[in-house]
Amino acid sequence: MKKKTSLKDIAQKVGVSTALVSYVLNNKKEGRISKQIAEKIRATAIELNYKTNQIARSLKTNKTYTIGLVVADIANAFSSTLARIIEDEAEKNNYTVLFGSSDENAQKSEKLINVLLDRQVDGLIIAPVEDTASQIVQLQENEVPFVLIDRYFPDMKTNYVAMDNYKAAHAAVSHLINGGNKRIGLVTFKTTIFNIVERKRGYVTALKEYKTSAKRSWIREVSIQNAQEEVREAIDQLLSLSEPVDAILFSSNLLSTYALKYLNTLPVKVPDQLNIVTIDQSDASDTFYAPLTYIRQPLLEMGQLATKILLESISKNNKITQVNLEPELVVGKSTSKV
Amino acid sequence: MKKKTSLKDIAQKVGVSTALVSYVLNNKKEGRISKQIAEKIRATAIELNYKTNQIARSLKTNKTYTIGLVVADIANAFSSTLARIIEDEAEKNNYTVLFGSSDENAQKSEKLINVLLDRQVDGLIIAPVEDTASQIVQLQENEVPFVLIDRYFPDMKTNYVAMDNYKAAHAAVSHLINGGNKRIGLVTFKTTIFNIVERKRGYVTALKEYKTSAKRSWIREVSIQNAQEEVREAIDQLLSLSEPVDAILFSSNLLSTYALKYLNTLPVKVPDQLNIVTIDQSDASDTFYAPLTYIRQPLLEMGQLATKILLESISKNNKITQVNLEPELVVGKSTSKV
DNA sequence: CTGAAAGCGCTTACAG
DNA sequence: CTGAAAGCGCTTACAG
Repeated sequence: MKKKTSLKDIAQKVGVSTALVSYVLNNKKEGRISKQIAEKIRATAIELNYKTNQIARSLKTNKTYTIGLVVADIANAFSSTLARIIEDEAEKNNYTVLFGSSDENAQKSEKLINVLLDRQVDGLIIAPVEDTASQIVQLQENEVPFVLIDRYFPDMKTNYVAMDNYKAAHAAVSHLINGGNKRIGLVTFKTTIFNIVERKRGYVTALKEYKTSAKRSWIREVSIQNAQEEVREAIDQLLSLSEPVDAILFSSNLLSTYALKYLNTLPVKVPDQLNIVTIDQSDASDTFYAPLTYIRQPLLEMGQLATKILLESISKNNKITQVNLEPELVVGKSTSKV
Repeated sequence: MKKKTSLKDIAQKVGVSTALVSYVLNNKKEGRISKQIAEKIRATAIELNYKTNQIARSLKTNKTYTIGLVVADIANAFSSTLARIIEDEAEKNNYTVLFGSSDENAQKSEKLINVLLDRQVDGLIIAPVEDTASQIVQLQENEVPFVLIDRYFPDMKTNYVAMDNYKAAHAAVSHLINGGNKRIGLVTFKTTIFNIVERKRGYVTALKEYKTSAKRSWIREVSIQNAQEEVREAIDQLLSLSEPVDAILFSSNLLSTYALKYLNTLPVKVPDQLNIVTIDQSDASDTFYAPLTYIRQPLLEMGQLATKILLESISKNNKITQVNLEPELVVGKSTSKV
């Protein structure tokens, strides 16, 4: 790369100190500098195509104006949509985003967080992975500003922004029951991550309230690593029970997408023979022949709030902000029984 | 944030110079340092939880081990999948990725590139936007290492990795014609971006070769800003011609996704009454009742090659590498006419 | 009003 | 073999 022009180059050319150049270009103590000199400095900066070296500035000011973002997988629609919202919100405040994918893997998460901290990010937005409470505690001990997003640890006092996942699943099941469904299956992940746990709790509780306590055979938990295949098996099992389910709640966008691909190969018809609801949606649930009824994730609020809370936390205050956003049920064609 | 421990802190505690600490922790000139001291330094570093300040190191070494990635929109499946591949490839080489979305907007692109350069990224991977040739020339003049991805400027001598989009569209049309289709529409973007231009050229040329020269009314170009609505209009028009088309080629994943949502509301049946091919696919084209025939983008090769070429370009050589990857036709159910 | 000087936390050529 | 010293490119408290 070509040698870049520095403050020193400008200072030499104009015949002043680098300090003065810095003051002028940063519009500081403007009053004290003669208009003439100031103009000359500005002109020379443009002429030499000067660009601030943010690395040098950061070293001095101890601020990088960089946010570290840790998502499960940037290739997943949920993560990438959130990333885009955070990018926009950060950009408004002159922040840039460094990102990384944890793959729901605690080791990767730890490595990633360390890399981001080495790079002196001013703070972190994290969708925390299973078994990473200790990593979060570390951040607290080091007083690193951070906000958890989508998931959190219920017994830890941290900033977070998430949807109320209990309510989400509860609303989904209520909708299915009100639609006349009697046997409602759940396809979810086998994990202790809080958002998923809450979704299961919402499902079980809702069924109980309607006096249709969930049968064990209605709940299928698939592994994150082998989800596609296990979703297929889960569907096969739920539909081949002696009393097959008449509806299925999928606890995530990823799961319902796999399901739809499989359902397209089966004779069963949605919604006539099977009702479907998904928590979190994507284009893939919209292009299905019976666009899915879903629980809308408030991604815009989630991303914007998380960024705002993080920036506040960076700039000063020590107060903890915890936000549980309301889920919203959006009725599609996958639950309108004939 | 808590005060972090620096080399100085370790040096003081051990009673040596910061230079020595630096040598030990970086495993440099190991031979010359007594094992005892080295061990003590290492132990103290762990004890004090030392972490390298990459900002300080970068200022000194003039390397940040950061790649700047400029995509059209990180929320789009094409961009986010590519981002994930680049992230993984970068990580293998201890690089981290700063990203930003240009929204197909030349001004945003310029601002973004400048922000990334201010942050001293070692190089850039860019999916360049319409009318940004001058920005690319700037990079060349400043000898900034960069690789264009997905799109490029055919008359500029730059690194790039892209699919051969001419061949892609040509293969798609050939497939449709061989399947017995006579009137093949094209829904594409109104833009001068090279990849899209090439797709149109491939479409037109293929039709000519089969002596079915494209009628003007078969080609619908939608604006990027208002794509969803204009895709609907385009489909309406193509299907209501006095001689309606019997097949449509969509020149991007975004366009076909909008199309599928709309087609689900229409009586026309795929593939019996209408064949469809899309260039670039996603989950959304797979969950459609007739999973689409598509031209596969070689995203893995694209992302990995782009990263490799960039890293080589950063580390030394000045040779220009230009890669046109082969498209691959994947036959789905949207073109198997009865 | 103006600018020299110190210092952010590192790395490394160089002197002893 | 060892470590002091210089310097990366900035910012800003401080002295004049």
